[in-house]
Amino acid sequence: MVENGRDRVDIPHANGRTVPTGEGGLSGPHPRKFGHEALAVVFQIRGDQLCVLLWRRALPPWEGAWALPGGRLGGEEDLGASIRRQLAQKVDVRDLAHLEQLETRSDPERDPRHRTLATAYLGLVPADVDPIVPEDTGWHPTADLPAMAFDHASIARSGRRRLRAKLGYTNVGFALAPPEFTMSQLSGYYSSALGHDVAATNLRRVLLRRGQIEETGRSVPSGRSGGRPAALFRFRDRSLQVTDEFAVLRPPNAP
Amino acid sequence: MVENGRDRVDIPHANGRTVPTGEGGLSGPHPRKFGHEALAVVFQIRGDQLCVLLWRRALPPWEGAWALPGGRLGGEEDLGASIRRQLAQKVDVRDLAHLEQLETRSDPERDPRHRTLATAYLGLVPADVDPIVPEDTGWHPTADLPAMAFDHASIARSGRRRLRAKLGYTNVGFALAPPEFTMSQLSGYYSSALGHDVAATNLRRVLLRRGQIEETGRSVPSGRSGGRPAALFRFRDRSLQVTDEFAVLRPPNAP
DNA sequence: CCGGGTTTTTGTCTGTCAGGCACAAACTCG
DNA sequence: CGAGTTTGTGCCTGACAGACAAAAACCCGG
Repeated sequence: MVENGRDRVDIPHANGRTVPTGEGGLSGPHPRKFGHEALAVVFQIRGDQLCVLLWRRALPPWEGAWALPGGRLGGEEDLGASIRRQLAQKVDVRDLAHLEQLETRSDPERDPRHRTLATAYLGLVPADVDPIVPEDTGWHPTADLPAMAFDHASIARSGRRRLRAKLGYTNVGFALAPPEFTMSQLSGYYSSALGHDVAATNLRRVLLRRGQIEETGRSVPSGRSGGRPAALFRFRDRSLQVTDEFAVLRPPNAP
Repeated sequence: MVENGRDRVDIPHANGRTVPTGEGGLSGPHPRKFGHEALAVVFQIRGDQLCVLLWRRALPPWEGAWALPGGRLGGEEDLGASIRRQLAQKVDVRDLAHLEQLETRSDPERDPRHRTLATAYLGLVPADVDPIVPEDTGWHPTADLPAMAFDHASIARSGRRRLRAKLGYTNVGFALAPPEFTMSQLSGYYSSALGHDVAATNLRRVLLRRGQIEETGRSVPSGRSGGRPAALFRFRDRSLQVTDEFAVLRPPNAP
């Protein structure tokens, strides 16, 4: 069953080898330019739901639909600065515990008005804060997203995929959880974000062994409904750390 | 040691809550526009080295420096189509076994001529082909990259990081290896890409167990220097498949 | 055609780690 | 002080990666 070629990407091909000179693309006196915007998929765990921050558009197109926060890139800022600036109009950006670039969307039809590229970011707000947001802005459970403008729903789902994956092989949990937390709380956050149960007892051992979390020594006031007072934990690093890469990857003879 | 606030992202903050209306960013009659280009970090294993495809710039700026293939985004194409089109000037894009978006660079100073955003792609060419490339273009070992134009060296390193990570938790190997291969060959590819030894015997079991590769039934002509003839393997899927997510992630009671 | 050299393949052992379960510990409330 | 509730610990199992050793399959020279 060996076709003698390998599977090929289905792409038209420039047969005659073309000029190897210069910039290599389209040419012309003035470079072609497009609009460019930064968008953010900001998650927070509220109640037991993973929620995303959306605002309701007041103007067409997509009047009345929900949209991701963001907007046009400014002349002197890079995308990271831009998304922070724009986000500041919707939430207190000091609440953002983590922010990373997600992907860039470039479908020529994604904005009906004019050609606009969008670079999406993934932002995380810890569960213990409740940022003040404007009238038109609110948190929506990712479990059932409302009708959304442009390709924003697709971007939001992409952000959730990324978050779920990273919870497994990084310490991003620190950006969902408060500075200190009990294991039951943490397993609640993980459950909400991942969409399935996470046993607190296992989570504890795993994160401890990975060195992601540590005990603070203190325990919770032990309030409400009786039961053993829970120990308080914290994340050791509050910046992104990647867990050991997969197995075959690991250099031999490494502990 | 509980400061009562969590670590905060170091960002200036818009104190007075600002207008919640409209597009939310800069406004003006005409949207601000920038140049936008697509670049590709194309890897191939040549000899026992992981190499990246570069071309030598003939014009300033960075005259004479090596650069990643790519160029300006066209008016009707999305970034994927654009990078394929531009790449076709440097290699036969039918040789590309894999192509995925990497990241977008937006430093205002990255191109001294005019503001240009760049979206980088990661491309992979299997080891068994030797694409014809133009005069100005060639393969360079990633182990020591030459002086490169703009921020291209940084992007190339970023691409290598991504490749190495993905070799561990996906089947991207299919895009580095020929359609059929022996385990010694495959372990060679992995070693070159990862930068450290990979035992063929373990690689075999791991990839078999993960269901990534399978035996073809045939074995290699058994040529050169004696020894047992090696069995030929192939990847089951020649499209990107992600290996089981990490452990804590896995839903409970899943086999 | 027999045995040494070479390469691949199979099997075994060990150590790490995740998930499940049961029980002990710690606390509240009546 | 005991019942109820929640949290923490210990133990077992099963999956899996890495190392190593031995077997298998082939070439070649004598």
